[in-house]
Amino acid sequence: MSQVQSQRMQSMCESARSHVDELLVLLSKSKMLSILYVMNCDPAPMRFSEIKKRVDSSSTTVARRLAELEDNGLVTRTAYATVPATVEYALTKDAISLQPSLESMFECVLNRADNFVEN
Amino acid sequence: MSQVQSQRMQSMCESARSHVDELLVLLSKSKMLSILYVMNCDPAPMRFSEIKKRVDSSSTTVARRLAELEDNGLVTRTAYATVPATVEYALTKDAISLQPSLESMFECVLNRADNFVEN
DNA sequence: TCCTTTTGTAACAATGTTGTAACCTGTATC
DNA sequence: GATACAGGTTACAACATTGTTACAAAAGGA
Repeated sequence: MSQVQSQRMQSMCESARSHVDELLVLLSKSKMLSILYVMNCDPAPMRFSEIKKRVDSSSTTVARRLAELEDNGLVTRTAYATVPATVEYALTKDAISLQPSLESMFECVLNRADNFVEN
Repeated sequence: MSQVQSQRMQSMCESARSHVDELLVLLSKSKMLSILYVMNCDPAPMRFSEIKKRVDSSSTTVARRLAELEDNGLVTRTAYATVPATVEYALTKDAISLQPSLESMFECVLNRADNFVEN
């Protein structure tokens, strides 16, 4: 974190600080990083069942997380009138701006995992 | 996430995958990202009370998070025999390797906060 | 002697979160 | 008519997490 950003944080008004906190709380919810991870891996819109399968969680939790992401403008939800229903989720521009950092973070995590395997 | 990494993930053995999951669960705990954030902002070792003040949480939670970070090799704890006690926490090499991604993530978060302020 | 400080820990009640099971829509197929 | 599918929602019991309070240790100062 640069000096400039540190100052930016310190001089930030209450309102903005609370938005930062809100987003950190959002990202800290269970399976949230995993969902962003799997959606990052594949740039195409992803269906509910596919996300659920990849993050290995219950419908309830996945639905809750996706709704929260939508509420916060990080994913869009598109429903198609097929039979049976088809719903696609895609990352928004905002979420895509998080992509490099998440990618880099996941890379670190994977490297750590590699080390664990070696030992 | 590149093709290469995606394949790395898919071919990863159970053991490594569970380590990835563990670390994601660790990073998702409350105040965890905030703690890493404040420790990132200041490269010098930081005292318990300073971390507690900056992340604005209870002693119990901060102590729990720091212990978890230490257990996972992301921070070191150094106690000095002063009166009253002085304890310093510092990020390990592993945590520092996460630094660029966290920095980038926090930057995105701050930018989003800026936008909220403008609107 | 008592109070202060830092850095915690232990117990516990309150609160928050999770998964499970049941149910729903709308249409197509058996 | 029954059943299947995708994509959920609801209620609820079980479980996890949180903050609060009380406490501790060690030594110096009032």
